[in-house]
Amino acid sequence: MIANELCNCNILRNSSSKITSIYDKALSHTGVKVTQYGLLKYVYLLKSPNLSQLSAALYQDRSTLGRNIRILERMKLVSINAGIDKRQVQIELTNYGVFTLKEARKAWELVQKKIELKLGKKKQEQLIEILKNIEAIELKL
Amino acid sequence: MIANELCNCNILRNSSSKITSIYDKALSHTGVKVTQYGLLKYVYLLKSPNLSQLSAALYQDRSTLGRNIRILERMKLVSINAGIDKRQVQIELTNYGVFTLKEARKAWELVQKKIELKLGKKKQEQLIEILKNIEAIELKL
DNA sequence: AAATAAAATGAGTATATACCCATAGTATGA
DNA sequence: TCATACTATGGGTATATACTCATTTTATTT
Repeated sequence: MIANELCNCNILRNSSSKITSIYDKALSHTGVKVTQYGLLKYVYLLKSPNLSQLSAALYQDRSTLGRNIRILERMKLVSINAGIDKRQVQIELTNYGVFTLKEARKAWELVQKKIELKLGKKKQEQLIEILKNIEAIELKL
Repeated sequence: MIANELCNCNILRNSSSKITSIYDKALSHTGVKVTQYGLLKYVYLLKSPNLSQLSAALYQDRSTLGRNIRILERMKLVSINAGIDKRQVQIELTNYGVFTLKEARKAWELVQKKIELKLGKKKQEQLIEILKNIEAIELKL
C-alpha cells in the first residue's frame, strides 16, 4: 500500500547534503564550511550589516543568523559591536576574516568549476532555473 | 573582488530548505515532519530494520539515525527492542505509528502532486535526472 | 579456547536551522 | 511628554545532521 516513490523533498535534501559535504571538503583547509563562507561573503558584500539585514539577504531566520554569527565571532573571523541604534549589532570582518574569506573564495571557485564541468553547462542552467521555480512556489495549504 | 555569483551548493541548500518547509506544513496536521515521515516509511518498507540497515537505506549517519529514531520513540510512533544479536536494536512501528504513516502518506501525496503541477512534468524529470547526477559526483579533493 | 578483529550502537561534541517569547531600545501619536 | 506600538536581538527549545570515540557483542583466526 505504501510504495517508495521519489519524494521531491527528500531527493532535494539528499542532494543538498551531498553537495554540501563536497564543498565543505573543498574548503576544509581554510577552516570554514561552505555555509560559513556564505556568511562571511555577505558580511563583506553588505559592508558590516546588522543581523536583520543579513537575515533578509540570506532569507534565513534572525536567531539562526545570530547563532551562526556568534560561531564566527568565536573563530575570530568577525567582530560584533553595538550600532548607533543600540538595539542593533554591527557585524564586521576581522583582518583574519577577510583573509579567510579570500582563501575560501579561491577554494570555492575551484570546486564550483569542477562541479560545473561534471554537470555540464546545460544541466547547470536547467538546475538553476528549476530551483528558482521551486523557491517561488507558494502553495495554499 | 568578491562577487556574488550563484553557488551550486547554496542554491541547493536554499531550495531544499524551502521545499522542506512546504512539505512540513502539508504534513503538520499529522504530527510528523517530512523527514520523520521518511523514517517511518523506511521502517515500514524494511520491515522492522535495525539502525545499520536503516542508515544504509537512507544514506545517513548511524548516530544521526539513532537520535532521530529515539525522537519517534518518544512520540510513541516506533518501539525499539533488542534483537537476537544483542548489539542490534530492532525498530518497529507501533499501531499509532502505522496510523500516522498512513495519514502522512495521504498528505504527502497531495503536496507531491501540487508541486508536480506547479513545476510541470518536464522540469520535474529534469530535476530528478540532474540531482541523480549530483549525487553521483565523486570529486577527487 | 584465547586472542584479536569486526560490527552495532550510544554518547559527546558541534553546526545549521526554525519557532516562540522576553527584553531592551526607538519611534510615534495623542 | 507619556503611553503605546514597533524593531532588533537573545535565549529557550527542538529537529536534523555528521564526526569521533568508547563500549558491548559477535565472529574469526590461531
